[in-house]
Formats: sequence, C-alpha cells, structure tokens
Amino acid sequence: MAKTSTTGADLLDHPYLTTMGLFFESHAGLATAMERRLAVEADLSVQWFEVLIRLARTPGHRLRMSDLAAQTTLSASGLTRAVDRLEAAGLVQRTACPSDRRGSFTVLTDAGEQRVMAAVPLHVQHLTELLEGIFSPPELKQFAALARRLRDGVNPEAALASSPECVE
Amino acid sequence: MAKTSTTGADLLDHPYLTTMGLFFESHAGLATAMERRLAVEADLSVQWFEVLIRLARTPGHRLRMSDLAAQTTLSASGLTRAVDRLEAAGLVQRTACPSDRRGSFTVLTDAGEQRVMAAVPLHVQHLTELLEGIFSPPELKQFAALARRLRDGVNPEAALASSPECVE
DNA sequence: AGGAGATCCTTGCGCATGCAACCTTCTCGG
DNA sequence: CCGAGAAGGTTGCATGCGCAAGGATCTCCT
Repeated sequence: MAKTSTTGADLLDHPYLTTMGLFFESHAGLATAMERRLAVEADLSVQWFEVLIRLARTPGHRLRMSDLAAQTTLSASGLTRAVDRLEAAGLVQRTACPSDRRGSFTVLTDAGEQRVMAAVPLHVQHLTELLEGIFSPPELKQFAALARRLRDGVNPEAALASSPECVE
Repeated sequence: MAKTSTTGADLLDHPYLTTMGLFFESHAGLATAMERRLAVEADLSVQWFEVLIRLARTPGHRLRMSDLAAQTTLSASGLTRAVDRLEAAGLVQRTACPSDRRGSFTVLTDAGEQRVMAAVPLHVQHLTELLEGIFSPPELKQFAALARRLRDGVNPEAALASSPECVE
C-alpha cells in the first residue's frame, strides 16, 4: 500500500480545508461587522445596501431583477421579496420594461438615492478602518486582485453583467 | 471647498467597496457550490459538515458549544439548533461537562465520524478542483496567507481557541 | 458565607431564505 | 400563423437564522 489510505485523518488538516475555513470565518466576521454598523449608522441591512448601491451605480438608476439577482447574494425569489420590502419602504419602484413585458425594472427613487448616498461615506469609512487595520498596503493590493480573480472564477457570468439596456 | 464634497458619487466606485463586493460574491458562489456538492455526495449540509469536521479534528472528538459557536459561522442559538438536529440524526451526542455543570460537550458519535470521514476526501477533491482551477500556485499561497490574516484580524478570539479541556 | 454579576446554554418569536410550482410573455421552427 | 419550449418573475411551503429573554450555574468581592 504505497498510497497510504487517503480515506483517513491525514486529510483533516488539508491546507485547502483550512484555508476555506478561514475564508468562511472571515466572511462571517466581516458580514456581521458591516451589518451592525450599517444598521446603526444608516438603518440599512446589508442586502438592502447591496441592492441600492448597485442601482445607484447604474446609469438610469435601474436594473432588471435578473441582473440584480446575478450581482447580489440573493436568489431570484429572495430578490423578489427584498424588492417588495424596498418598494414598501419607498426606496425603489418597479417599472415595466417596454420591450419585454415579462421583465420589470427596479428603479431607485429619490428617497432611495438619498438613503444610499448618506450611507456610502460611512460605510466606506468603516471598510477603510477594517481593511487598513488588518492589511498592509501591499497585502491590500493582493487582496483586491485575488478577490476579483476568485469572483471571476466562481461566478463568470457576473463579470460581464450590467447590461444597461433591456434590449440585448 | 478643497475637499470636493465626499458625500457624492465619487465614492460609489471606491476600491474598497468594489473589493468587498467581489469578496462577498466569491463567498456566495463558493458556498453554494460546496453546498450542492456536499449534499449530493455526502448528504451533508455545509453547517453540519463544519461542525462535524471540527469535532473530528479535536482530540477526544468533543468540543464545548461556545467553542463550536466561535469557530463556526453560527451564533450560540443557531448552534444549539444545529446540534439538536445533529443529535437527532445520531451524528453527535451531548455530554455533561464534569467540571462546569452549565456547559455541555458535543461529542462525535461513531456514525458521525464515519459520515465526516466519508465526506472529507470528496470535499477536499472538490476544493482542489475549485481552487486550482482558479488560482495559480503562487496565488494560492497568497490566498491562504491573506485568509489567515483576515480571520485573525476580524475574529481574533478564534485564533487562540480550541481549548481542549473544560478546565481552563 | 452570601449575594451581585457574569457565563453557558436553551427557548419564543419574527424574519428572511431557497426550492419548486406556477403564470405570463417571448422565441423560434414548421 | 400557431404551438412547443424557454425565460422572467412571483408565490406556497418548509427551513434555518439571530436577537432578546430566561433558567441554571459559576465567580468573585465583601
């Protein structure tokens, strides 16, 4: 037996396992940190913020549901509910897509824009504290590069997303 | 006004914002990929797997609830429920802590050990496909190092966790 | 001793998620 | 022109989470 049974405990400390564990813990920690801070500073959940900021970044402040779903953490149904709540809060508004009556746009309202715009500087400030408190400048560069590479590898469609027009 | 109103849209594309967005998308993608694969290959959810593997890695195959909570994505209450389900499935068992009657150990059963041990090689294989398909070897090293640094920065307590004894 | 406060874990509650089924609309081949 | 199938969104259902409150136990200071 040269291969020394790979079924066993030798794999329990496999580097990839450890790395992914650390990665997941990091995510959880950052997510809750952001969650808390956004809640107290801007009365916004992370999901709401993610949706709103993507809308704010888009020319016309509008995006199709499917595009939003692809860009955020949410699934299609999750996004439907989230947009329901955002609409009830007056931060976004649904609009029919003229060229495809199945689709609908989610459009940022003025109130929504004000809300994100107020939240963004605070959030950026928070991220700055977090990231610069943890990483040295060169590490930060590496981190940014690796994050992009990871995303592109894991979710290739999102890389080419952001179709601004309803017509493709 | 030399500071050119930092309230505005200039921050919408702030690098930290983008990086964190990519980081979160990456996590979501990896999580669902792992989720699916673990479900079909080992009939295990990611949460269950995380709990079980940490137990398997610990001498004595036992860990206190609070330690588990600190090491996993779950909160204390979430962990209680998770352990409830794991116990109902026969994969773990609760044991009183002799030296502190408040605390309780979660101990891996034989069935639980078999289940994780069967899952580990498949999972490691999957991670290998994912990571090596995305990163070059030097990038992988960077990724591992940054993940550890991030975790230590975000969740410093976890870094020194794993107190094997109930007595501190 | 003894009591205030901290710690460990568990429950009540509301909320948000994903999957699968569904309806509507678009597309494309015959 | 029409019908089969795909695609975009929305809902029923079950599941799982976190927060806050609660009960039990430990700790420490007086």
